[in-house]
Amino acid sequence: MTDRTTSSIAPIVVPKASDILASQLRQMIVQGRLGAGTFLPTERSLVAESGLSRTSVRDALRILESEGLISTKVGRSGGSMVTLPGRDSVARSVELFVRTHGIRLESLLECRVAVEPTLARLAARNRTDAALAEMTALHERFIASVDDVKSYKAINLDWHLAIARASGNEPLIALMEAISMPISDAMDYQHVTTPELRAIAVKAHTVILQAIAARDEDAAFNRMERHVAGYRDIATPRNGTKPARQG
Amino acid sequence: MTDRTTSSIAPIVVPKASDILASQLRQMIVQGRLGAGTFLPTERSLVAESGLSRTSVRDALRILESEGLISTKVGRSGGSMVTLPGRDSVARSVELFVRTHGIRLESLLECRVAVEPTLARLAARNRTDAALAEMTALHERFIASVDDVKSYKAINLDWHLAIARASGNEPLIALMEAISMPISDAMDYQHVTTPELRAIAVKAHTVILQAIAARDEDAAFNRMERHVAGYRDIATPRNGTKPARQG
DNA sequence: TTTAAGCAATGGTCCGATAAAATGCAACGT
DNA sequence: ACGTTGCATTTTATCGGACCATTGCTTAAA
Repeated sequence: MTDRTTSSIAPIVVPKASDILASQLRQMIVQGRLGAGTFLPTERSLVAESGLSRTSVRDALRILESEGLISTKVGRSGGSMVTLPGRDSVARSVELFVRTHGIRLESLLECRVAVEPTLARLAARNRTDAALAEMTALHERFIASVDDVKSYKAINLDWHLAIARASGNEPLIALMEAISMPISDAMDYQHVTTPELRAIAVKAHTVILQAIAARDEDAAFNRMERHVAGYRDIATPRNGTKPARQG
Repeated sequence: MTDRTTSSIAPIVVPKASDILASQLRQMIVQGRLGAGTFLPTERSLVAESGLSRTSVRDALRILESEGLISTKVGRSGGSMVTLPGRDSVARSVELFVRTHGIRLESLLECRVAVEPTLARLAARNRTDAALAEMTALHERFIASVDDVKSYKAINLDWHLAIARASGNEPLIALMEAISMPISDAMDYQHVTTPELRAIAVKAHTVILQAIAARDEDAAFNRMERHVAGYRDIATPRNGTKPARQG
């Protein structure tokens, strides 16, 4: 190695053309300069404006599409319409994370215990009459389905999500929607839905719903906490603590 | 409108070729048949195997890349390597959601109040000595920076995230990392970092850290709850409840 | 042995063309 | 007047080929 003068040039990263275009469009969307429902220019227009090839333009659009920021349709008056990413987008991302990392059921249930009591409290605070009616209807179907495990589980899921949605807290709703499906899937491998536990769950739901109906925030919080903590302790019992009785 | 026989044909969706390929590859990854670190076939190999054009193959790879499932490098011995999506991937998704929907600071702080006490409890339970040392070091820098608002905020953020990481609960860590940055950004528009409040925060952090060091789960939970609930009440005071004193 | 030049493999980018889908419009028949 | 059908138009989807840029390996030269 001969001695050379060492220049102080930092490593230069060459971003991809499609990434640059995607970043610019993304920024315009999050800043609100491209509101939901408005259409991006056509691919060929973007080619003309950006000076890039159609390949790069399309790569950028694919990125935005998989981020849930646009939705592309073909045909006349088609194109790429701005569509704000919904909670399902967050849920997909979390689900990928959970599944690829093999997150244990224990962690997911701990997560739920952290979140759902607050959701119940906020639901008691913010619920509308329509939301209450929906929860009540689900609860009645829940009671009726106590003998059919399959629909029992589905309705149970829906009821918890209905409470979450009634809370009005979008980030927490998204988290709850994100972890509900993995929890439900993982629960299939456990046998935590005995007839006795199902009866207990029905009672727990009843008192929680009463608290939410009465707008009793503390009661909703506490009863929901006992409910989900009970599930956690049954599914993943910890050392030294007996599974608490649910209800 | 003349009467016709109504056929029971459901709407037919024509999936895109790239979506199909992306789904297949995604499934192979989440099922573990393509472990992290392994390489996908080269683009040209995928073209040969799938019978699709290189455009479609590349579209599929772009989708997987933006999902954080692969990372593509150019050059000889380059290609698309399987990389499991990290918490940053979830954080990006949540951040997009929060920013595009204009989620209010109130909701984010409520979210934090729901999550951080549990994180403190789990940190008290699961912390390693190394994690405690990191938190303590950050705390000392926190105390020293009480007069420099900029570094104060940065260190504050890091300290909270350090506690989250010490909890060992990956989903909750991801959520915390996801909402921390938006909260910090939104806080800039509020004036909630007066010198007095900073001094109070230092005291709060001190007692929380003591509880975590002593592995006192309940104390960690309660003190963290008072701390973050105090922030919430100061930043977004609700009707009828005075902002609680922090500490 | 060391260095530099050349080669090979791979993704990045570009171009042009055709296929497929969706919409609007006009012609047609009733 | 009405509804239906077919055609034209616009747009994305897909294809095929070519060349460029980057990277790592190999080989030849000093």
